[in-house]
Amino acid sequence: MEQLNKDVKTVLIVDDEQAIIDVLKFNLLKEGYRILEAKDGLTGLNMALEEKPDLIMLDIMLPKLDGLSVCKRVKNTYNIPIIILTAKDAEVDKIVGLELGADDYITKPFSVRELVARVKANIRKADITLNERNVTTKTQEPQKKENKIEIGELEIDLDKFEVKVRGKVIDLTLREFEVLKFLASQPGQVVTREILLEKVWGYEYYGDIRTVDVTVRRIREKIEQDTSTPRILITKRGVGYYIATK
Amino acid sequence: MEQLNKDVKTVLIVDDEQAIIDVLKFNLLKEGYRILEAKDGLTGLNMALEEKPDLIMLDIMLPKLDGLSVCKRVKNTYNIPIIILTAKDAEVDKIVGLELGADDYITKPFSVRELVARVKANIRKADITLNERNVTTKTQEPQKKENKIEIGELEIDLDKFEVKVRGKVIDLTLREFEVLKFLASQPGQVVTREILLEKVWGYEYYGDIRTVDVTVRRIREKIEQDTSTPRILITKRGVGYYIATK
DNA sequence: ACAATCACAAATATATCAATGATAAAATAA
DNA sequence: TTATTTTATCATTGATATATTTGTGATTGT
Repeated sequence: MEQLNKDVKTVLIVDDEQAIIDVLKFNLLKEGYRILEAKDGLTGLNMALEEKPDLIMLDIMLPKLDGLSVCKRVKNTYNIPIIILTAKDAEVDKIVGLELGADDYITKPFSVRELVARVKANIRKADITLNERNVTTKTQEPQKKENKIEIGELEIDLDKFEVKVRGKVIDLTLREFEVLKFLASQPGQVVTREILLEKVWGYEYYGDIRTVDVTVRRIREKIEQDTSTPRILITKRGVGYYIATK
Repeated sequence: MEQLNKDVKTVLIVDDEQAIIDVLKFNLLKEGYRILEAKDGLTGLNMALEEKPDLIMLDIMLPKLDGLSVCKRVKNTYNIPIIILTAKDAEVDKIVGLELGADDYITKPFSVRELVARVKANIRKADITLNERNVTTKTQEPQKKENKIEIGELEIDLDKFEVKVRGKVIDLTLREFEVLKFLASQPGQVVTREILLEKVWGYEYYGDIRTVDVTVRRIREKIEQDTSTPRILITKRGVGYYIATK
């Protein structure tokens, strides 16, 4: 019972916010991990290559060298499990699309409980399937092969970042696409502007709430036949917006 | 046993009503806490970041910067326990939906006893799981169960903010929806106009009690077959209203 | 080109009041 | 006592003024 796993696992945290590092560090130390930390991408990359930690927690937004590049280069050399930290839900798709071998994603603000669990899970998995590249699986849910959302005459191809209405390809900007996608991923569910701002613009965004309205209008101009009586992207007055089911 | 916790805990109260601050202050001082106070969101935020209190009591409706933004920004940097004060029950759902990491909610008017208990509990919890983000709402399982209330021929979809009667979708305004929802959440229970005003309109609302009647009427016009003999939303003369069971 | 913000108009919801209608309680007569 | 009428109370309804929310064009910044 006493000497179970004497080898201490090392976790490298790469984040430019000291507060985040502190929280992660405190909790992972408590769990018995050794912690390395870096505040920019370049330092992080070097540390990763030199120290070969058992897991890396990697923020996307980093000075000097962005998280995605770090991820790619590390995975290029070692198969160290990497958990990506990101502020925007919408960003996750982009990362997935890039297939750069991240093993897991956590969106801020995160629960530490969940995070610690994920760290453990990923280290365990790496131990078992040692050196086997479990790249595509991720810890994500059984990501459906079919990367498409279809609701009535609306069709969203998540891989191609392409939207079709009544068979016709619609050209949306990224922001517009993300809003539409978020709404369409839960048709019928009314979503407040606040939630949209948090999920699409990111939880660190504190801009004008009307920004959502304007973006919605632009989407409507492109997908609705009659802007004044929308049939797809509907307003729930006093609450927010939703995508009509059927 | 003797030297338990000598360090004095600090509580920051952010509320624009002096009366509320006074009550909270008095009672928490009595319990041995140090009190900081702010009357608007901006001051509150700055105080929180500078003083790092052990707990924050935060009103939603605030001048300059609303409570939700303050909550978000504070949690962004420190994991200080935050108790949200809100006047409307209906508002709690919205807050929960936002997942902004508040630790607890209390609806006004609150009992001082309960409030003090909650303050203690939250500070204690923070001490134990120091720095752990116990975001109760965040660890949400994917897709909770059907968010629906069904009573006889009445059907309320809480996600879609949609009401069906005899299978037909009824278009209610937000206020109407909230009243119906409140009544339907406890079918058969007679609810006074006063309680409805407090729970739906908010305890700070001092308008005409007849407002409830009018809202009820409008609901009836939409859901009852014969307005003059309601079968769903029933009047208990001299008391209030209730939803007929079955 | 895209995104954000602002200000104002338009649409819609809400509160309030006064009049009317319904019901229960009280008073009165049989 | 019981039945009938009166009175007081409470609820419903319609009309309307007020308030809020949303849509939209213009403007600016990136």
